[in-house]
Amino acid sequence: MAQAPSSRWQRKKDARPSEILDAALALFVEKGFSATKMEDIARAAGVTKGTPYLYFQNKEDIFKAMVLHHLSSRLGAFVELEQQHQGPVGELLQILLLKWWDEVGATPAAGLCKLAIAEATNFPELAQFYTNEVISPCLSMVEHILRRGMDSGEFRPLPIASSCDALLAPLVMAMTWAHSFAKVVPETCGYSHHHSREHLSEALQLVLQGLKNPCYEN
Amino acid sequence: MAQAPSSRWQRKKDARPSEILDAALALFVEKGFSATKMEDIARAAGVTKGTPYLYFQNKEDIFKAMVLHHLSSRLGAFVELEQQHQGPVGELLQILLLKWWDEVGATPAAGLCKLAIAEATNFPELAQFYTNEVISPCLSMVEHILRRGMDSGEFRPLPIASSCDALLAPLVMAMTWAHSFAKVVPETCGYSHHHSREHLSEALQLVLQGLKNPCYEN
DNA sequence: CCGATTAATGAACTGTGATTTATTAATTGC
DNA sequence: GCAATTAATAAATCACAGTTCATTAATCGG
Repeated sequence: MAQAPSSRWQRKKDARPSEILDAALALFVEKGFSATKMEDIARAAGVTKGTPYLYFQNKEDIFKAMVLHHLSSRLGAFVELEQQHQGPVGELLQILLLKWWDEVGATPAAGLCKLAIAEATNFPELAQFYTNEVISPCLSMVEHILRRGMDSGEFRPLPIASSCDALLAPLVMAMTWAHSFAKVVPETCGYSHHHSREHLSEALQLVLQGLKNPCYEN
Repeated sequence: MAQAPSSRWQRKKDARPSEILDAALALFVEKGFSATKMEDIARAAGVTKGTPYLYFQNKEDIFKAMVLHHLSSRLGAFVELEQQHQGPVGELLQILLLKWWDEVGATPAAGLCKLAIAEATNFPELAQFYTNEVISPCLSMVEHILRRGMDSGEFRPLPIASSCDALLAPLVMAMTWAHSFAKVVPETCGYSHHHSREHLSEALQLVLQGLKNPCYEN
């Protein structure tokens, strides 16, 4: 709206890279790496075929840069929150996982989760990077919280690794689903709720509180 | 071993299709649809470029046939088991989900799960099919079991959809993980256990029994 | 055993998509 | 304003991978 409408030409050296990476994110998540054409990325970014090559070596380079660009930022605020929290760690888990949902899961960046899963075997280095940058820190934090809960008596003695799984699986699934089946299969099978915050919150609560009625006699 | 070693020629009209589909499964799961070359499928199936086209229209047709071939069979035995079971449905869930792991999750067919997630937006019809054939039946069954548990008092009142999520997410994650990160990131971050039956069993147990110590006072 | 049939081959065809590059036009500094 | 610089274009290149098809060789019926 603000620019000269006549010129299809726009010189924006600074803005281009992130525009291209944003376009790439959307397309890679939607179509996958190989099925996404360079020209589509270019067009989605409002430029032509050649332009991405001014900023990136090649398609794979764009892929890598994209993962870095959309990931490296967000990790850190969470660790701080964890250390400051007082009181029941059940609440803390609820808060942290839902914060993650709000700030990552509900944004386009959540598509990276599906993408990483889909392309892990094609890009081992990236899978390793994703593991180091995201998975490991998350697991460490959840582990630490579980220990806190066990120490305080809030939780019963737990197998750590499996408990992390049970806690994180619904979140990861929700992010993954939102960018695969949810896009395509509309109202079917209850999984349409998968993307909703409340649904995720309920699932977490369940894992935390347990399914079994404590008053039930085995 | 048993065939004439001299001839690189083998006429096997009957065996070819499923050989090709098996090869396609392995490659599609490993590389994804677009990144998998027809010639690779052919070679993996022990034939040459042209042969797959004798049995299938094109690459997409192979993809569809593969999903059908590796799926349509297994559904049914589970429903029967569910209807016959007497006693605590907690046990029943444990049995059914681990049976699913043994018969699907631990076989190459589990890769279909990752593949379906990765390609859902590229093949909406297949996503729909997968939903109808696998997801919906599974959810219905788990739903029904949860209701049985609530009716008998074994479970407390539960939000059905979220409970299904919490129960199935670890299983789905385990299958997905086994064919993505687990293939690539070796021992890191505890997720290496993801593919093991015991680990899954523990996670299920946790969801069933709950994380919170019933004796803990809030 | 011989001809007819057809499974299988692999070379050739073709379209597509990644990458290169000569050209065009903003921009920047003097 | 004007030359130098460089962002951006768009046409051309090039390799690759999906598909076709003429040829080859098992197999099957008699």
